[in-house]
Amino acid sequence: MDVSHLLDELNEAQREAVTADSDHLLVLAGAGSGKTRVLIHRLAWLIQVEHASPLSVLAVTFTNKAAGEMRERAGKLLQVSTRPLWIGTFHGIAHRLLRMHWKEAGLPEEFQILDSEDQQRLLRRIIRDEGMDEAHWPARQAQWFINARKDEGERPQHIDHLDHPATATWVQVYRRYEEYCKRGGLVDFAELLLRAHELWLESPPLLDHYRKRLRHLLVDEFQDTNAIQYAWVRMLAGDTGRVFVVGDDDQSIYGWRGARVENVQHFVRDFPDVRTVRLEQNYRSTGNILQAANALIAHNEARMGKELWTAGPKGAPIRLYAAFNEQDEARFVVDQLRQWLDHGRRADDAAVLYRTTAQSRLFEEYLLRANIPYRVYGGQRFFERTEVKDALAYLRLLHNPNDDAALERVINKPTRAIGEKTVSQLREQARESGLTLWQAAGACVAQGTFATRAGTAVSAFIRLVEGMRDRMQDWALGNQMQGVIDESRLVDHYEKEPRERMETRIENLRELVNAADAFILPQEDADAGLTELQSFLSHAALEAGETQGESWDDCVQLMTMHSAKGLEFPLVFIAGMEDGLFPHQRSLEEASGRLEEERRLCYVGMTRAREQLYLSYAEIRRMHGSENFCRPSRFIDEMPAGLVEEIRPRMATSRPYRSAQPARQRTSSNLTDSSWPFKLGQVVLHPKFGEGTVMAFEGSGEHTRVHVNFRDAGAKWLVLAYANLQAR
DNA sequence: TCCATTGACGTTTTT
DNA sequence: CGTCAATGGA
Repeated sequence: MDVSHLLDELNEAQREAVTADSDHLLVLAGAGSGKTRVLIHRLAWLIQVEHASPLSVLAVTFTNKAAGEMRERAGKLLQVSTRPLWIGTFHGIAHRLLRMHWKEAGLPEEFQILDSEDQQRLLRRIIRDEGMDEAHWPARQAQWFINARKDEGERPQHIDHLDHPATATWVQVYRRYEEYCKRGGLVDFAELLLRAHELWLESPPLLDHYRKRLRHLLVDEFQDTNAIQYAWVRMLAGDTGRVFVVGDDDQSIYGWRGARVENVQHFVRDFPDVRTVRLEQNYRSTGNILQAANALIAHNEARMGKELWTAGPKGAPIRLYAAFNEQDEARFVVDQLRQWLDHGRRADDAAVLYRTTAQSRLFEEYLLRANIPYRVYGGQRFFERTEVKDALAYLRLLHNPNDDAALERVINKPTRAIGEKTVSQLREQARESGLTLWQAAGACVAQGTFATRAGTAVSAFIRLVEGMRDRMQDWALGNQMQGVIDESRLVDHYEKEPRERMETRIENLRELVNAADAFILPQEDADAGLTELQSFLSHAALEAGETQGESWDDCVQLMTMHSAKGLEFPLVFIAGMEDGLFPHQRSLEEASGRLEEERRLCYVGMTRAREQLYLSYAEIRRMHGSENFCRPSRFIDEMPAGLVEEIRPRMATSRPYRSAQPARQRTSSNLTDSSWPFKLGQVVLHPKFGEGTVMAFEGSGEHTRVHVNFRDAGAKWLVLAYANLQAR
């Protein structure tokens, strides 16, 4: 068979990985080394050359985006339908297994997925019900505790907590939470994985079946797997499965949410005869960028070891801008972006990366002012919006009225005279008799527990839900969605909000109906026995949708370095390179390992850049309302000085708190212009505003404008010709 | 029941 | 400083 299409475009290491005949393979794939390509070509190799059945292949990723991309690229390469292939996220595949084997997994057929917001609400509820002080026992922390335990594969009974009163309390909450979930048929994200693992643990025939069927396992981003995911893969592989994992220990940035880099080392230890292939040739960045990134990451100790190289040019040096403050930093970045655009380059080829989400604000402000289109990654997703979740909650009630999370969300939305008092009576009743809220509502009405008014209101609500359910049973999904929105009179609830807010909400509800209308039951969900409604609800939870619905043509990309993983841009800015911000203070204070993860994050950020990388830091940053003097990030010092060019002359005034550092090469190349009478950083005197520092120039000749940061009057743009500035 | 003021808090995020 | 959630008065 002609296999040239699978191998032609690959380098030697990639080829070795794709064609390896060993059972288990670890591919250590550096940033930009063609990791996804290798995974997909391997998949195609298994099917086309080794004649593995498509039904015997399972490929797992972490995000829906990666899974979708993999399926698409596999389809192109294979030129056949990818339908029989199991390609999906860990959660998606676990979900599918649980749907198919709900009985064996001990779940009700109509179980629902609890997203993290629902989970937190439910936990807050439980903590209150237990009479605990929410200030001491925040729901957020309970959520963290429970998810972390589940990620480790632990149920309450597995947790040793006798010595720790706090742990004992959280275990108690964990227990109560499990009861609630069981009664309502609710499954949170971590539970999907844990249950899927337990399913095999407890049903050997089932495990055996899947072991025989899924002989070929491929795992992407292996360094991000947590304990339960690793255990799951190991169990499925057994002694017969062949496991091909791709990852990069240097890009492990999710330790804080349970990911275990050690799994990469454990893989070599736990599986027999693992062949390790390193992909070190980089096809993305310039030599300078790679060299600096290599030097940086070399400061980490526990590494598998890898050094990126490129056959391409060295490229421009990395540029470092020492901003006066965070305003100056934003101004600088936006100025550079302006120049980039003026040179005819695309806006969406440029990205501004930062450590914390809060940093986006200033960049947005300056970009807005400069009229440069931008997109901020992250933030609320479509299926996470309040109005969307409200409408879905009604739909969930039709499907399963025992869904306490859904009921509690909408029982008084819009207000129908079921206030806090009535609801807490319901909860009380439910707790005493071990019922769901829906069952308790029925019981209370029957027993006449409520005052007449509340009783009427509650039974009206019951009739509303039952009525909708009976009538809409056979409707098409889109009609059900619309029907639920109409009959619940949900829109009434938003009418009191500001007009603009209300309009977006209504618009989103319309979009939700469209989404329901357009929804087609995927074959694999049908195979797993899901109804259209079940499938739609699961999709809403498992794939919360794009961050925003609008189109994103040609915008500058703003995002955290975490969200940037996997992406690449010709022009990259990493802002806020200051000790305390990046690496973050919290990781400096915390136990060992955290700093190394921050360094990996920096490595990830740097290796996003194809052509040009800018780093910047502010000498003074306003944070939490007060001014902080900042020390440049230690990561800057860890890059070879010769590769980093400081592009701003040092200011005339002394820099506070600037630690002694090796002198760096300094030039002022593109920032000097003979038409500028002042130097950047020079202190000048204005007749009205007083003393200030020159921060930037713009334009030339008569139109030259100068940006001066005045000591008392703040930063201002002035037309040089009229400003009447004096040098000091 | 609703809005407005007050107060606490302040990494990173997918499923 | 800015955000979000909780509280309390009307």
